[in-house]
Amino acid sequence: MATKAVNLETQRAKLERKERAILDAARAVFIEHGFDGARVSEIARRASIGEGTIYSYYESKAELMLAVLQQFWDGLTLEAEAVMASIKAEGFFERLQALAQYHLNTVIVNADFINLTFALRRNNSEVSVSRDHLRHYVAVFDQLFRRGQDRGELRKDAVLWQARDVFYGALEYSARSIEMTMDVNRHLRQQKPVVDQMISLFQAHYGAQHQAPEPDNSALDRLSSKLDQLSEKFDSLDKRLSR
Amino acid sequence: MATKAVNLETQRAKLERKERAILDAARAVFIEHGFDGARVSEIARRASIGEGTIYSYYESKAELMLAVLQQFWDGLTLEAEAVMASIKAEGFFERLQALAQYHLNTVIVNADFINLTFALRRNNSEVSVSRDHLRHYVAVFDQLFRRGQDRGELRKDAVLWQARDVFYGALEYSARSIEMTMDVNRHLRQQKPVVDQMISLFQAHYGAQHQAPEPDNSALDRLSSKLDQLSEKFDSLDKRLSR
DNA sequence: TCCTTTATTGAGCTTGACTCGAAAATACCG
DNA sequence: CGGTATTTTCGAGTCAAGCTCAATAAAGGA
Repeated sequence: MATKAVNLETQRAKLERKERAILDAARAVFIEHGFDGARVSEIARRASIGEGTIYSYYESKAELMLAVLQQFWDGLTLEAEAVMASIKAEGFFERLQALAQYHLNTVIVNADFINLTFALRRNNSEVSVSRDHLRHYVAVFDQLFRRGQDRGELRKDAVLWQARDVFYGALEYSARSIEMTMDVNRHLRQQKPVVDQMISLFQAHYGAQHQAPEPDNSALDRLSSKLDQLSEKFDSLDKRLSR
Repeated sequence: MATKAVNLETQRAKLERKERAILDAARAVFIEHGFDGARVSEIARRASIGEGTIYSYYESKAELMLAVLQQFWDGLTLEAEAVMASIKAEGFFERLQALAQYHLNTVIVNADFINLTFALRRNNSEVSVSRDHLRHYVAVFDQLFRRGQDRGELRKDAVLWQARDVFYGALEYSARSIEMTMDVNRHLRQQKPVVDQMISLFQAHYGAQHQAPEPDNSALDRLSSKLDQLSEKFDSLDKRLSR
C-alpha cells in the first residue's frame, strides 16, 4: 500500500517533471526562432524525449505555444498583483505610477513574449484564447482604476474602460517605441520620463480636483475688500484735512 | 517602330496587370485565412496563373505578403496626409482631432491588415521592413506635433516622441479594445467619445495655455483700477499737505 | 520564317508537422 | 516473482505545402 502510494507520487512527479522539461525547451526554442521558425524536433531534442512524445502532452505545436504563453501571462498577472499588494502608498496616482513602472519595464524586458503572443493571432480559433491572457492581465489595471474612482481621486465622470485603454495602450506602444529606437543601455533611463509623463498627463485630466478649476476668487475678494477699506480710510482722512 | 513601341507598352501593361492580379488575389486570401492559413496554390488559382509563376514575381510567400502590406501602409500614409491637407482648420488641436478620428476609424476598419502586419513579426530579417511601414505612417503624426509646437499651441517643454507615442499607442489600443469587446454596430458610436477624450486629455496636459492658467482678468482689472484711484487720492493728498 | 530571349507551367523535391504501430516501461494480480 | 494488462515512449513513415526547375509556350528581332 505504502509503496503503491509512493510509486504513484513519484510517477506523477515524473510526469510533471517531463512536462516542465517540454515547456522549458519549448519556451527557449520559440523565443529563439519564433513560432514558425521553431522545429518541434528541436524542442524534443532539448527536452531529451522523442518527438512523438510531445504529441501525447500537447495536441499540436500551436497548443504547446499556447501553454507557454499561458504560463507567461499568468506569471505576469501574478507579479502585477504582487506589486499592487506590496506597495505601501494609499494614493491612487502613486499606485498607478508603481503599476506603470512595473508594466513598462516588464513589456520591454519580455518583448519576445509579447511578440510571440501577437504572432499567434491568426488562426481564429486561437485568437479568443490569446485575448483571454490579455484580458486577465488588464483586469489588474481595471481594478486599480475602479478603486481610484471609489476613493474619489479619479474623476467620477471618467469612462473607466476608455481611461484604462489610453493608459495601457500608451504604455505598451511607448515600450515598443523605446525598444525599437533606443539601444539597450538607454532602455532603463528612458522608462522613468515616460512613466512620469503618463502620470502627470492623467493627473491633469483625470484628477478629481481638476473638475472645478475656479481660480481662487476668495483671495481676490479679500484683496478687493481691503482696498475698499483703504479707500474709506483715505476718504475720512481727506475729510478731516479739508476741515 | 510604331508597332514595337505599342507592343512594348502593351507587354509592360500586361505584366503590370498580372502583377496586380497576383497582389489582389494575395490580399484577399491573406485576409481570409491569415498568413499561415493562406495557400499559395489558392492565390495562384484566383489570379488565374500557374503556381510557379508567382515565384517569378516574388521571391517567397513572405515577400508576397510584404508587398501586400507595403501597398496597404503606403495607402494609409497617403490617406492620412490627404486628410491633413484637406482640413481647413488651422488650430493644432482641431487638426489633431481630425487625424485621431481618421486613424481610429482606419485601424478599426482595417483590423485584418493590422493583425497581418503583427503576424509577420517573427523572422528577424523581416521585422525591420515591417517597422518601416509603421515609421513612415507615424511620421504624419510627428509632423503634426512638430507643427503644433512651432505654432505655440503645444507646450514647448513637451518631449515630442513621448507625446506622439502616448497619442498613437492609446488610439491603437483603444481601437483593438473597441474591436474586441463591441459588436460591429457600436464601433462607430464608440469612436467619437474616445477621440474626444484623447483630445481633451492632450489639451489638459500639453496645451500651451495651461502653462499659465490666468484666472479671470476682469477681477484683476477691477482691482487695478481701484489701486489707480487710490494712487490719485494719494497724489492729491500729498499735494495738499505739501502746500 | 527561324532563332534567341523571356515568361509560364506544373510535376516533383524538400521540409516539417503530425500519425501510428510497435516496443519499452510501468502497474496490477496471483 | 512471473505473467499479464495498461500506459508511455518512440521514431520511421505519411502528408501537405512551399518552393525548384526542366520543359514548353510566347514574344521579339532579323
